[in-house]
Amino acid sequence: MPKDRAPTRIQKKNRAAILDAALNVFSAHGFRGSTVDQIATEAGLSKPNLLYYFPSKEAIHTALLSGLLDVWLAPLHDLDEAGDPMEEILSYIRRKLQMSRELPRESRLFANELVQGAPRIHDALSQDLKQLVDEKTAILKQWMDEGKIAQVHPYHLIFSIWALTQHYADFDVQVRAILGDEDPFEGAEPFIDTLYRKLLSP
Amino acid sequence: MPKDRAPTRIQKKNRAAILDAALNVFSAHGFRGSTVDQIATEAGLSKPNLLYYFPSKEAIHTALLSGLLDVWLAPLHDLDEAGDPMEEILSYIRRKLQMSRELPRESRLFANELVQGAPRIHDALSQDLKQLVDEKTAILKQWMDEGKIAQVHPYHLIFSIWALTQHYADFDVQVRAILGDEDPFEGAEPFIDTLYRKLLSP
DNA sequence: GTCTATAGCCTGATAGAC
DNA sequence: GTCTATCAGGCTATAGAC
Repeated sequence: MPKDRAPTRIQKKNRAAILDAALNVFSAHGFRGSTVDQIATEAGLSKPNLLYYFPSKEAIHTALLSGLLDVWLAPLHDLDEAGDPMEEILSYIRRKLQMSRELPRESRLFANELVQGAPRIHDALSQDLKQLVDEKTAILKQWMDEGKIAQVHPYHLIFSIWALTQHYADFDVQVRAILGDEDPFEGAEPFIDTLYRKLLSP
Repeated sequence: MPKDRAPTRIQKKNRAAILDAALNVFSAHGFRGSTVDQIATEAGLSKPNLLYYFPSKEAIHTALLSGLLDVWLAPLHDLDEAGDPMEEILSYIRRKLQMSRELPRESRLFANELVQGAPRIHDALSQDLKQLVDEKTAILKQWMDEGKIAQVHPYHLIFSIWALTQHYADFDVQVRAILGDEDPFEGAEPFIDTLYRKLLSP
């Protein structure tokens, strides 16, 4: 592993290349289905050279997950108590859907991990994620009590947004098998927008 | 592999035990993450004995997937043109949600496969599944044209039902990390019911 | 920092006795 | 039909030269 100094340009570049390659490979084949060799080749390095930058396959995976968790939760983090309730929620949904469109690899990385019981990020879920969700559902509840949006179960409201938006990245093959050439997101955006307007209108 | 005769009671029992064990293991770890040894142990057999019943790990997986596809699509298959539109759709949704509750392993088996690009069931998706969905969306469209339910994109309506219901099985860990001791399905059923009533009311 | 070579483990599948 | 023993291949990770 590189010494504990400020990384050189080459070190930065290689680390970034490794993480990008790892994102490609892990998101497509899962942790166990990916090999260090695949990642190294895709990053343009030899296998031992890759293991010079990260001590193990596991370490690459962990670095990826924890590095991307913040990115993944940013849209919810930005939900603003001071904004207009309906517009805040709808724009949160748009941001999530946009992430499915632009960052499908990240979505599938987490999906792979979650489907298999989240062995590597269980703590982050029941701590960081739970805290963030609790914080934001409190805002949702307040809006409901003030009559700004309809009364629904706030946790399940969040789950539904995750499910609907991430579905298009995680199960992309299935969606495309059915839609054919039609762009999935073209139809998804107005559909989901309408759905939540109707659900949440007071 | 057993001879091409009518299977004995023991053969039936062992084949069933293997498939059940394989469902446990594959749904929890994915194809690549599962080992034949794990499956054999869970089925109460030795590894060579298991491979006496199925020629390879791949063969077990394929037998599982194709055997369960019909089960998985049955709820949609039962959507009845002659019934009351809103009630037909809502009861389809209830059946799907019930399957997530009672058959979470099956849901995760397919989820694992789909997230990784469905290498083993791609054909079934673009043929059997697509045909079934096309058939049923035609019914939905007719109901919309007759003004029985609201006009929405029929494909995305189906996707949304899959996403919302399967989310509770596939991402069970995440849901429970947030809900704590609360039963996920207790709150999910009325939430989803309300959601589609509001969305589809003409 | 990067490579070649290889150790050492795990895993899918087979051989052959019973 | 079921077992023990084992092979062959693929994998992570390390040793050691440059």
